[in-house]
Amino acid sequence: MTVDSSHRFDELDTKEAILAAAERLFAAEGVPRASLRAITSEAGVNLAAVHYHFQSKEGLVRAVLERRWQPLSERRFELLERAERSAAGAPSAEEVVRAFVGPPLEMIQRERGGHAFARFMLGAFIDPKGEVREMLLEQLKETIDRFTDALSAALPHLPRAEIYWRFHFMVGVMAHTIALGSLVHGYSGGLCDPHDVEGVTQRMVDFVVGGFQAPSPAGAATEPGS
Amino acid sequence: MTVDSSHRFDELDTKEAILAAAERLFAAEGVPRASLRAITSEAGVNLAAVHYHFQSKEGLVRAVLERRWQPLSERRFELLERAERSAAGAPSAEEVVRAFVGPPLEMIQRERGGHAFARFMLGAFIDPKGEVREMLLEQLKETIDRFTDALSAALPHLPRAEIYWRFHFMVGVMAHTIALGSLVHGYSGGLCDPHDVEGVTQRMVDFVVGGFQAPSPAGAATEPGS
DNA sequence: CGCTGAATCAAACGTCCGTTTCAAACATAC
DNA sequence: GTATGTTTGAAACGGACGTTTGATTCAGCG
Repeated sequence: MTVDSSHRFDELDTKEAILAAAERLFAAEGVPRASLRAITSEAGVNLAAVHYHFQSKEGLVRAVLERRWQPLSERRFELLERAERSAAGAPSAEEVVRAFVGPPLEMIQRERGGHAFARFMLGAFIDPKGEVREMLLEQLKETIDRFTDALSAALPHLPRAEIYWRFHFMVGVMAHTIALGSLVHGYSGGLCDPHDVEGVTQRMVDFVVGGFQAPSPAGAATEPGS
Repeated sequence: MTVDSSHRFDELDTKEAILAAAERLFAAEGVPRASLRAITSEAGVNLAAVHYHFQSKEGLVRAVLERRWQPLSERRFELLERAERSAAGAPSAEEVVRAFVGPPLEMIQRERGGHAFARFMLGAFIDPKGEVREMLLEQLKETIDRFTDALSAALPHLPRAEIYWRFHFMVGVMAHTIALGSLVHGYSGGLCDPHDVEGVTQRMVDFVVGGFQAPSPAGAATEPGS
């Protein structure tokens, strides 16, 4: 019996219940196999509520991804800006790389079933008919710009095209590790522990920084024109 | 055993037609959206032929992947062994890395729609319910063993666990590049050309070798500072 | 020829899915 | 209280899917 927020509270409750159940089932079963009936059943809401709140199944997929993507991007920017403030001049490549690869690893450690969710998110990028991918790429654009700029400042000798390629490689390392990192334990014979998030982060950062610091292929001899 | 194989020719013909159509449609539409009706229609064969030759849709997926995976592995081993023969002692990390990341890039250049197929194959790894993944991992085991051994020989100062982690990172770079490399052209503003296979290969090799040559984190030769 | 087994075919089966519909419940504003 | 707009509920719709079935074709062979 409070102010106008009572019905909104219900709305958010239903919406959130759907989002939570959808996230879990999308990750565990894959989007095509996770039926709206299973999702609404697990959420304890009516089947039609999905179309009321999200218009369609794809709208639900989009909402689930957006909900996780936003904090991830914000956390990245936060770490990057912190490094930029604390550093005299530009932050080092290592700091920039850590600001990029750290947050996803934090996320999969914090959330239960994080690996499964990471696979689900990577799947959204891979899906050839993914209209959701467009949205993610749109949101990724700002991240790409900010981080390639920072990397360019940290590695001024690298041509811009090299920065983009190596940024792409870094994304590959990150995505593959959060999505399939748990496999390493198996095929290393138990030698590697994917649950040691700090250790994995450090290893990723070392590897990627090493890659960024590799000599430029076309050689320093030729100067990029324009 | 008769030498004559006329009926076998027909069988292979139908089988091959299904495999080719399935490969194309799986890559273009994604496995769940590629219906057996669409596949058999494109192949010009009867719907029931799929179950006759492959038992189920999943059997077809498995067969399509297996057909591409095998030559890929063989090509990798061929390049690795060539490097091992030509080198005095062990081949360098660069040669080993090139033997690993080169063949997939050759493949997507050679085949039409190679990028789409690479996405499809990566999707098979990501699929949380993928029983096909088990098969691929099984086949990957030998590749992992051979290449981690070779990398260990090229980089004897690295602990074995580091080798596994960095191998995993290399797989990430490779997978992400063959599956989503075409995106780089877009977000680099046309600066990067993903169709320049040799250039991309060289860049990947440089990056990955740089990563492998990074100092070991907890190792004896730790870098000063923090 | 007639038999045999593999291969193809058209047709159907049963199921599950995303979506829609429309009425009931609900809180709010007057 | 009545009117209004929002949210939930039960039930159904129409279609697409993987799979199965049983007949049919055809080659090889004694």
